[in-house]
Amino acid sequence: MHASASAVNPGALRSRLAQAGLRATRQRLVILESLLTLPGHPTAEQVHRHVVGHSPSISLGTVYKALDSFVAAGLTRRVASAEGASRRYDADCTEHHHLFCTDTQEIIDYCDPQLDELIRQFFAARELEGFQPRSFSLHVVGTRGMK
Amino acid sequence: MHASASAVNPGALRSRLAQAGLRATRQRLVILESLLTLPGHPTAEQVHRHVVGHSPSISLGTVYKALDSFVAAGLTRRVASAEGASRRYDADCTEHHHLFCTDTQEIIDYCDPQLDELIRQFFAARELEGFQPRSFSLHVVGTRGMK
DNA sequence: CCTTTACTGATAATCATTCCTACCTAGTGA
DNA sequence: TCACTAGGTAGGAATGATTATCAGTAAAGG
Repeated sequence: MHASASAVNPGALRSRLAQAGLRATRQRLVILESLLTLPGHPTAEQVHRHVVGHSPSISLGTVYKALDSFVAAGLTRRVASAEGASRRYDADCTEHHHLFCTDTQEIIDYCDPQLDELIRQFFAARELEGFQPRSFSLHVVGTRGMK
Repeated sequence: MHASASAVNPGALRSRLAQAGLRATRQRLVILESLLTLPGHPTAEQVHRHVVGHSPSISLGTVYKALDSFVAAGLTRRVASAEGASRRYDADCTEHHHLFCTDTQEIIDYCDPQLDELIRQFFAARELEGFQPRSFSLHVVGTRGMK
């Protein structure tokens, strides 16, 4: 009973979908599991490639539709990216930030409660005229490698 | 002699391109001017629509290539966006942030040197393992309207 | 078990972006 | 000023990503 196993066991996936008001179809279970399993921020294409290992009959269109429904239900979010043509998805909906490496085109998750707090306090103090902030996401562009 | 006029006068545009090492063609001058003139963060399509007003013969492909060359030369940057299919461009290369309104789907520029400083100092102190940050861009999601 | 209705698979259609090729022109130096 | 040439342009075809359509299928609830 590892924590890592529990996130992707069938029961947990089912209840996630149920909570979101989505039918727990075989396809969605496999797609959601792939999204949680795959490292980084996969494209629909990458999810599909992974998914056809389990269930070869799942079509790319179904992957797109499933991902859309996950996003609409708040299970998943789309990751903003300026570089690269295709959209990327992120199963992790907790607040976190992204490091984008211009050398490798990699997007690395960056989680830092202190940073969150810093930003939240900044905006609480600042009182933007006519804008009510709800969530923050910092995009850091840079390169991997020693300082 | 407004400051706003000087940014889009032919001479200024020419020297911008020259500094970037790009030839100052008629097409690029018009495209760069449109990019500076258009509000928000236009797509290539939107720039093209604006540009054909002046010079109807400029093709969409030329707009794409000009924008690519501007980005490569650092005159322009691509704006990260999770929503919407097409890429957006921003003529303003100074560091700034974006407020995204979930009601109106609007992207509002937000410039704040104090915030920049806060983030820069945070990362200077933090010393990310194996990542060298170069620039920061904060994406704030929220809604317009009174607090 | 039956019904309802949302979901799926296959394919076509659409939209954004890039590629290709022949022509053109800005910048350079004689 | 003139001609040279590397780089830029127009236009259309090609590619890639995403969405729409629709007949068939299978979850969820009674």
